[in-house]
Amino acid sequence: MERVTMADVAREAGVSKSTVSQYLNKRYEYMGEKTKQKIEEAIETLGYQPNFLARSLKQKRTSLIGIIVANITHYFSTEVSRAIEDFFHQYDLQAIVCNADDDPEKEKKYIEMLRAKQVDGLIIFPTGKNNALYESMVKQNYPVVFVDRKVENRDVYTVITDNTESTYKAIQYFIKKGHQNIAFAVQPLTVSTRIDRLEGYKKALTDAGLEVNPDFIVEGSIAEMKGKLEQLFSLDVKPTALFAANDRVFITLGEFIKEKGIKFGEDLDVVVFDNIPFSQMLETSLSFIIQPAAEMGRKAAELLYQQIQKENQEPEVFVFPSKMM
Amino acid sequence: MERVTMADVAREAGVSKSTVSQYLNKRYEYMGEKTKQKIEEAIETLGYQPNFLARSLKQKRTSLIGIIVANITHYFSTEVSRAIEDFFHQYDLQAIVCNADDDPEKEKKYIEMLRAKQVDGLIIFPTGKNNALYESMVKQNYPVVFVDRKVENRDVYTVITDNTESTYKAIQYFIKKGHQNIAFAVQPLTVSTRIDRLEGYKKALTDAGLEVNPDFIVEGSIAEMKGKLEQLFSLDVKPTALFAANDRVFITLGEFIKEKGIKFGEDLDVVVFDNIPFSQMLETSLSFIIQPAAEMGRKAAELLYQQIQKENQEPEVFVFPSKMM
DNA sequence: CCGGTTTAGTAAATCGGTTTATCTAACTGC
DNA sequence: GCAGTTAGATAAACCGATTTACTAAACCGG
Repeated sequence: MERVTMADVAREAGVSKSTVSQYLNKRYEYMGEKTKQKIEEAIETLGYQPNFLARSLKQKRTSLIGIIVANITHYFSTEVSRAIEDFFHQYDLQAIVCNADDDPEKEKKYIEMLRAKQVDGLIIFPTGKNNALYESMVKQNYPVVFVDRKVENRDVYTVITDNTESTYKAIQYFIKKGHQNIAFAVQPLTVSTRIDRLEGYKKALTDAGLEVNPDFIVEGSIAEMKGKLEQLFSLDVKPTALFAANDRVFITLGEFIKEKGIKFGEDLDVVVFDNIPFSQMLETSLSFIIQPAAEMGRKAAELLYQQIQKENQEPEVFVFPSKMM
Repeated sequence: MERVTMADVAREAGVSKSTVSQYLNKRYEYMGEKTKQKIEEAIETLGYQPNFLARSLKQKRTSLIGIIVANITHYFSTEVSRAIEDFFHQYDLQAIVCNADDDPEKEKKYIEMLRAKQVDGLIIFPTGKNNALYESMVKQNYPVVFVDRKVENRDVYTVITDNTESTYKAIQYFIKKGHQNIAFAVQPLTVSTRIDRLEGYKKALTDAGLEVNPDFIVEGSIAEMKGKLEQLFSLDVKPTALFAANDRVFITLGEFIKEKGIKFGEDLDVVVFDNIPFSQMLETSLSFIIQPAAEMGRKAAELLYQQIQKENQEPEVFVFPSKMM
């Protein structure tokens, strides 16, 4: 693993390091044809491969961007990440994907480490709990885009879906179908998506003249979820429809329902807020609220790229509409 | 974005760069208590954050490893990647995930670029078509592990599943259930997994005294797949069971089947070779061959880590058993 | 043939750290 | 009181590129 450096190439070709550098950067303006050839040959015979680290140090660009997802097992996150990667591929920028596991400590650690590694920008699915850190990045004019969730700080480019509105419509759809007892299952209300979806649920009920029954709102971690569903379905008045606030809730629901012998469509109408792979193969009675993950990823990537290129506009929140299927 | 450097800290604390460096690397052996404190303060007031790039350049370690997956939309790949990330997290190594899209050219580009970025090692789902490149990495003693697919070169650590055996068993299961006309759908036979699975299929049939009917082997790209399925199901003797060689084939099959009104379980028994998220929510009549993705990822990561630490053993191929569900 | 321009190439500084060899002052013991 | 340690800190080289300022030779018109 005796690495070949530019100096070696220069020696082999009988020119200076500077000239080799010019060659590699295709600044041929004042370069003799024979010199060019000599360098080419030297590179070939030595099997030289440039060291991007050294270059990055000098140029203060790494051509690396960081993606910090809240939960990598969430299909939506992978779809967004993929779109981001695709976008940056055309500019020869690579993405590093890190998984914060919805843990603010982990998130902090990753942000700091990616910045220490000098990545050119960051796309974050924020936990929302590191406001001081977010603030400092904005203040330093460091390229950042938030995806999926809003945070308090308004001076950051943000790409989200219309959580409240699409939940509202889904609940409206339940009501139109005649449902009176509609439940809502959600993980702890720590991030904006969950809060917004719950808001849409409540608003839809209220607007339809139905009362919001707190017993029908199941809030808890995935670990607690089954127990709470148990409670929900042992109420005197059982729900006939249920809104699952994301895919992980849905999985738990699926297990629960299988155990209890409850049938989707017949006993219980369900809408899931999330993109699910293979959803076309699932029972047709289920509905899904699909977020335009690819477009959102693309938009986030564009916004980040603009910042990296210093073509900053005013920070803005971009809201994408979801579709119910 | 006026970055604070070590020199600034040194000036602020009234010591030399070297001392600051010692401090940061926790080499306190000969360091006065007051010096330590002064540096600590200086770092605090300036908000200094070290530049890992510079450190990596000198130390020739980036604490970055690369993962090149053949297809990032493949659920199995993301599971493996996640396990790899988890493993390396404990050693403060980050993973860069790149998507080669089963394109040897792209794969080559990524390998070269990741090496240029000086990543400490590579875990690859190989296309199998860049043998010269693989060879050169091995020869240079560069840490590499192959996952999911074998390549010709035997001197590389490789982690795979028992493709042939588990397919064999699945087909045997079909036969025991009484099926005589068993079809096999697969993407082009360009990588070892597909070839090995087909081999298992053929062997199971032959061993059971059934003949291998070439009409029942559907081989083609995802784009062609539907047309070929059409042909398959317009044969005089139609298959009553089908083996889908991976999840992408299965998706296409699902679409096809829905259009035709064929029913899983009743008209057609199906086994899918692959881990599918939410498979527990799909029709119970389907069977899946599940690869132990997490363990495989972990093993691959361990093997890479050993190489990075220069604790090399003899390269070996590790075969994990799959389970049918 | 001479001053100015163009062409081709280079020396040296730089990026921000790590590391090695060295230095000084205080401390030992005899 | 002096050689030998040792604790504490530093100067300078180094990692492998980029980039700026500079030089030397060729060229060119009047």
